Amino acid sequence: MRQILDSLLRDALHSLEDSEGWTGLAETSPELERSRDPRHGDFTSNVALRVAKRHGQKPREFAEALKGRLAASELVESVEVAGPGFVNLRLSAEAIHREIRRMLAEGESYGSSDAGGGRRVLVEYVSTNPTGPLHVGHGRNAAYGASLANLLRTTGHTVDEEYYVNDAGRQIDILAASVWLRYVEALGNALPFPENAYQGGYVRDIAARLVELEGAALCSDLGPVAAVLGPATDGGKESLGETDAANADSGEDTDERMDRLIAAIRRSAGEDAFNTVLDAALTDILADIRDDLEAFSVRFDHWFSERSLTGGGAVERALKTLAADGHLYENDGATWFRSTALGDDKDRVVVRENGATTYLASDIAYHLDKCERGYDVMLNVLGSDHHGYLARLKAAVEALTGHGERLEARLVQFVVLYRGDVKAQMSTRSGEFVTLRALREEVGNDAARFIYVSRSNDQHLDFDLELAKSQSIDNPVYYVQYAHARIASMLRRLAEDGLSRPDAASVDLGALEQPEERALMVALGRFPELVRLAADNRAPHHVVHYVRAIAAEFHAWYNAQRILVDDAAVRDARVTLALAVRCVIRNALRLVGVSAPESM
RNA sequence: GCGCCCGUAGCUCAACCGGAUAGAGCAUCGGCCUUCUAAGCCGAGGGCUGCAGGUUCGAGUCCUGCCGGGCGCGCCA
Repeated sequence: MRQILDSLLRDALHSLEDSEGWTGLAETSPELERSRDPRHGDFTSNVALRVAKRHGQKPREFAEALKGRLAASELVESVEVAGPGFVNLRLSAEAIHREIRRMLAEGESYGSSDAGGGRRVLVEYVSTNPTGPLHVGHGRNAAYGASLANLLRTTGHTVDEEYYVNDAGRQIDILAASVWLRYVEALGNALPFPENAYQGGYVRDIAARLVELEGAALCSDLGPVAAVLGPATDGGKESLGETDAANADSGEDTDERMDRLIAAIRRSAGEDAFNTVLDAALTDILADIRDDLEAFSVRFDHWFSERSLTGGGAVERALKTLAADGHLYENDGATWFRSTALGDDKDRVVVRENGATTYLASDIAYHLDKCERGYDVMLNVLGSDHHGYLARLKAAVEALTGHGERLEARLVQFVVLYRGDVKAQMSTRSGEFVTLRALREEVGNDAARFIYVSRSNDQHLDFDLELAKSQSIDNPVYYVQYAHARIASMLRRLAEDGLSRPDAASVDLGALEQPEERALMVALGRFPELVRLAADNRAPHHVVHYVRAIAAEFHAWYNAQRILVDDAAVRDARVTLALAVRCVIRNALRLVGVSAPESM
């Protein structure tokens, strides 16, 4: 429908161009928008305001001339020039009814399009370090990324969803060390547990499983480890040994000591034992993450391992590629990526003085791999705290392929949990954070996903647990789901009464004469445009706001008009409208991963 | 200090490429259930869109400068 109106307008502009000798009209995009105010018709165009002056015309005069050139169409009931020079179109009943019939004919696919032309998009999201369970912040990233992938797929993109597993590097070593210490502890050897090790209870769980599987096999001479940790503290705050408070507060010092701890464990337990611990930890945590996401209706096509890059020579190859084009140089014993030449504010180390490659080096290799897989768009969904990292990554993609623009990042702002008015504190370090799993169990998957994407991704999100949990008017999810359930219930009643559903293809919708019915039908017909808008803007929250508005219009209508009336013509028309509402609500909720229940 | 994001009703947020009188929910107040689910509906009040300039037919939206908040600025990941 939108396209037909667009071309009507464009034809009229062409016609004006020919008859008046005004050039450049066809190049102006037609600027057809949905009217906000029903008094301004259903669609409105501001072309006259934009171009009239250029041709020495007053906007209203131009608008009148344009109106005169608009070809008659069975889709348009009236054309009006209004205000400073807007051209307002009002849809005909035929146009509206046709769209309703289309909804019912297309069903699940109503709203989808081939706008993306099959372009290949890789959406990388969540990608948290597998050093612990997902928390509520990751949940937002997951909900946003999954909804975005749905939107892109629905608008004709070929989408892959990918989780980059940072299963290499220092954080993972710290995790392994943490588990090993808990393992040793479980075997009855109390050693001090450093503050900058992973404190969460899941570390003990993994250690306990290791004890079951391996017995004491992973534990040998504790001497060197104990030497690094210092004497066990009795009760109270556990801390790094041999240090006073001032030393413990110095980041470099504790970091260095952690490195010595890891080295000591590797030596005393042996490389094999250390790797067994590390693998067990990764396996457990990844299984938990995968299970958690699965239950949240978030499924990835690929789980891409960082270790597969570092172990397979991909990092060396990527660096060689950069070096070949002169993007690398040596300084202070390290190898640097000249990212400043490509927009970054400082150059970045890719190979450290000690010969180890950096996280960035892995990420460069990872993105080279993405590029080689031939994606048109690499869409990375990141926590807002990673924004400082983007410039160097963009520089890397540009250096590798000359197509830095293919990397597109979307930042998801933080989530602040509230319980009523009380802020629920989360801290990864202390292990006291709220997990996604706990959140899901408390408020349910539907409420969680709905609320997560109800705000623009670059807006901080206040997530009120009480609100999400409440089975009441307060909860926006139920409001929408309730509309769907009411329709389902009405349909059951229809069947119980032995009445058949109207045939969508032939039903006469002329009985829908109320202004609210017309408004509801027009709003439903906007769904395909809404889906495109949300996909183009990477803004799934539009879907949430839209479907809420549809639910509101439906509830109002439902309260004002009885659907199952005796008059068969009226009843058929109303049932058809209800079916159309059901179709759009279902499709919209599916996009954001929320169920559409038959009853509540 | 530099960089990115954000300041809209008492609270939480919308506002499609810059459009016409800035909209919802919550909270407050007043109404509606012998009829399809009251997890619903109808109505009322509530605004200098942080401040000051600029751009133009038109600015919550774009530009500049302030003020306020969040985050980031490792040979960490």
